[in-house]
Amino acid sequence: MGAAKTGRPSGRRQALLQAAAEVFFEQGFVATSIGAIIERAGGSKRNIYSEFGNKEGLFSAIVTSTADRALSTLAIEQIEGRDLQETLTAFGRQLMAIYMSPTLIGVYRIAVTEANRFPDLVKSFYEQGPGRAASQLAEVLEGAKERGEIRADDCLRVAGHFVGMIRDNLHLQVVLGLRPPPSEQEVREAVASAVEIFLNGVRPRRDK
Amino acid sequence: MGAAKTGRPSGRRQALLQAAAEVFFEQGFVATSIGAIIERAGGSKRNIYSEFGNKEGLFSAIVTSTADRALSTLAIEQIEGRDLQETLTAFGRQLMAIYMSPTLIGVYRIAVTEANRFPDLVKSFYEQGPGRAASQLAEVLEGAKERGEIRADDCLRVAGHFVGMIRDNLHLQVVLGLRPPPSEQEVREAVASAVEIFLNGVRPRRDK
DNA sequence: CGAATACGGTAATGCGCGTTACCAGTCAAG
DNA sequence: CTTGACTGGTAACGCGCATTACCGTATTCG
Repeated sequence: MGAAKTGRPSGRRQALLQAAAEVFFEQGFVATSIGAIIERAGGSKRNIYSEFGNKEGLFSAIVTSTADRALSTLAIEQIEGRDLQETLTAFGRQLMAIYMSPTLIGVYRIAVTEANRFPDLVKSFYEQGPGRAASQLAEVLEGAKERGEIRADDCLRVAGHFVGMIRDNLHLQVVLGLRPPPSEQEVREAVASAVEIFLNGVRPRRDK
Repeated sequence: MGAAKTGRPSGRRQALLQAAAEVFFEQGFVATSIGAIIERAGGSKRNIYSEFGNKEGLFSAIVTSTADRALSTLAIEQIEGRDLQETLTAFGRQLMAIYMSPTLIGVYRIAVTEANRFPDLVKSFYEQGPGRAASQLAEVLEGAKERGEIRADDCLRVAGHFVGMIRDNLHLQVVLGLRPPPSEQEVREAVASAVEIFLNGVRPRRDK
């Protein structure tokens, strides 16, 4: 039955992680059976237990490694430099691309679902993902504020508004499986619209 | 152990729905056991099966009834009337209150979790909740646009941006159990900030 | 070439769940 | 007061799962 040949242990581990991620993200922690993972990955249950200890260990390994990999590309420093509009546009597109990727949709689902069961995982996911995005953006905004380009009381709050605008109902629809992830074109349009409103919204107004 | 007295069958039904909602929303569909619901509601398993057929029936009944009740208060018509800022502020607060209520947080969690298992439930939840909020707001914006109060290409998209701003990272944090729902005060501040940016953002600009 | 060892697979175990068969108590009708 | 049906509870059933004990096999070292 086994299509996969037994090879180096590290290859095995990767295949296991890959298969487990798929099943966990689709079905959730409780509904996922070790058997289903093995069916997809090949090999034997025994392997999972010697590699990860138990179901929770496997789950934690998956979530952290997947989230780390997906979120590591989230860095505003590499983008900043030109004017604020370009920075926001590029950052918005990057944010959108990450949020809408099937991988992060899966992580997001699992985080919402298992928030009670794995509070530590969820906390670190938030801090490395949405939380970090907001605080990175807040720093950029702080700079712009000091330069007088924008007007804002609380930059962190305002940054939150921006990432909220980017997420929009789009993210929710994708998470709920009501529509496929947006195309490049749709991303560009949505981000452009959000950036325009946001920028106008925070630009200093003369009449006041 | 049982705190609830056995009474009329309709009271029984309500108690069952109440208890089931609590457990389902906290644990998810798969992890919730009929036994746990009975433990909380009193009575016997038999009761659930004669009243709702099976676990899925109970679940569907809960989700639809809870969502209906929580979302029925979402009506922009009763608010509209004065100027746009007041309308947006009131609508934003209402939205925030509904989104952050423990009840809707529970429904939201379950919707995200069980999107694959119950696509129809999820679809109707979205359409009655976030979807309806956006389209209602879009109509209001359409009116304002015709009156020349705002400038917008696609009102539905822009409405989506507004509700996204309102949800912010706050909603995510609450859903993930990382912080308690915001106080009245916090709601007011967040909404005020979002409305200000949004309104400035969509107001017609002279220089262009 | 042979034996020891470690790894991977199969099958067993114990548990918890959804669901249902069966039984006791209760209320109404005659 | 008796008897019938019906509502609600207890306990059993079958199943599927996480976890583990046990065994074959391949690999490596002498």
